[in-house]
Amino acid sequence: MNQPHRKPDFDIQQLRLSCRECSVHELCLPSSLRGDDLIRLSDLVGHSSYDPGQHIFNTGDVFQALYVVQSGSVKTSVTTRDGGLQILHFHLPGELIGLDGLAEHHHQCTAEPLEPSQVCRLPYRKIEQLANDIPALQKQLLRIVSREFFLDHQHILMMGGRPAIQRLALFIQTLSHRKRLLHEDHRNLTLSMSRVELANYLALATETVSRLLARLQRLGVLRLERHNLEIVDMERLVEISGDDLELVPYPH
Amino acid sequence: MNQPHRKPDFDIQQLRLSCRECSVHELCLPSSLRGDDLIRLSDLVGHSSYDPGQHIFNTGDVFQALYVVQSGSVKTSVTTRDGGLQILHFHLPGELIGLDGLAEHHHQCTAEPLEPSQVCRLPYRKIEQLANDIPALQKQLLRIVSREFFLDHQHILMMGGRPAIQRLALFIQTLSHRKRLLHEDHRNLTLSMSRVELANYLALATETVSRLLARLQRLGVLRLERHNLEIVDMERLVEISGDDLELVPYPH
DNA sequence: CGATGTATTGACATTGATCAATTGGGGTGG
DNA sequence: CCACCCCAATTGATCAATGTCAATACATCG
Repeated sequence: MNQPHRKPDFDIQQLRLSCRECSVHELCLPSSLRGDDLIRLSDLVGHSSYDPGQHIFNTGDVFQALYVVQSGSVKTSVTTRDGGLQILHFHLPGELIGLDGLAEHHHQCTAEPLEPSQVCRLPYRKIEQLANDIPALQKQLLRIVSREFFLDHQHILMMGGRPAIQRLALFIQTLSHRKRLLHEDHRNLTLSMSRVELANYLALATETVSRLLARLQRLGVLRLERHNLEIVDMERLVEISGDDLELVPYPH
Repeated sequence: MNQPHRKPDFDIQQLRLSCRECSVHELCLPSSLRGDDLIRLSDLVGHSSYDPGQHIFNTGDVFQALYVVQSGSVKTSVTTRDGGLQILHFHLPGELIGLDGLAEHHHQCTAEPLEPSQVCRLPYRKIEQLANDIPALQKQLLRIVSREFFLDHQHILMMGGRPAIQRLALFIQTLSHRKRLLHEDHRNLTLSMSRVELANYLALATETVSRLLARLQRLGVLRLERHNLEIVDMERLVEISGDDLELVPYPH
């Protein structure tokens, strides 16, 4: 398991763009920062690439930084004593990872990319310093943490005693919604995770996921080949999902 | 739905005691506070009693304060558009409620006592002020928020594709563990919630919960009448639960 | 003491898990 | 470039766990 390779040089222009869509850009780009300050910013954050199999951090690791997905996707998971695994979340670009480490200075979960991914590292020490300079940032930080509860609540809601097809439909819906927040095409999704991982996340058997995806395809709700998914009939999808979920993650 | 009745006068001595076990006593009892400062403290927090049916706050309510259960127990839940309900957590004395409201200045869930309960109200404005006076408190506050992720992760883990009996066993185990943290008898629990609520929390049918409780009783693992539960064979309980859960909530 | 709601227990139905076999891709080496 | 291999995904057949429906027992409260 090799080390993540540091990107020695990167395009500030592109960074500025990608940061604009970031869920926590308040942390790195306080309104006071501009121009040359972006250089200072480049000093604050570290950008690394990770491949599947490399862990961004592991359960029990000392908490040192928060991470934001820049490109690709990352899964977080917890393991149980008996070797069981539960995936907690799939993180898309702009989404934050690592907050659960704040509590005990150790990470409570493991973060690992689903595909080659770029991740933005925000050393917590520096965030704290920055927050001391800019008091309003403290409030922001708290709000950002609080925001993460949405995700867990959605997950719990999704797992909560609904039929399998609803869970799957809900999942696809939230994925679509999150892509829309990134101003990307929300009808064409990429399921970067394996069926096994998706099944685990939804608390289903992989075979069930396969079958239900096939079913949704037969119903003309979506079209998929491999990991590319096109939502053909969004209304129907929402209908099947039970129109259940309050979709309010990461409101900008 | 009548208003919660204010306790006009209360016993500071008892308050001091109950606060000592509180999961967030760092917020109200910074080490610098002592003696007369406790009076100031009494100004900060409000103590209210709520009965079942009264809501402490509702989804969508403007976020103004955090709450800590002092006595009794409180459930938090979210509702879905189609009228579905999902219980997120049962809060015991010393546990915190309302953090999810920080993000958007509106509560994301509803909080309601399961039985007549006393709740401690921490106006957020005042917490912020206090935090300005004591910088270390800011860090504490963040850690407290982060700690709440444990609970959600536990919940997700509990729901995650395990057999019903494991979920139930895990739930009882965590309840027991939380009572122990309060230095109370952890072998005699009170299931203050109804079977319906418990089933909802575990994503099971109420009948299943009933049957499995009966089964655990037949197995000699526990003894229960109505809502009083005695754990007879803790080892067996842990064994049934799969010895799964990392029990690390609210470490003091 | 009766009424109402909650919990339990039973019979049955159904969803989704499990087991097993097959297909299909992507990568590797000849 | 093709052939093979390996892992992931799909599909099928079966079964078990748990949900659903229905009836009864139990408590609590007026």
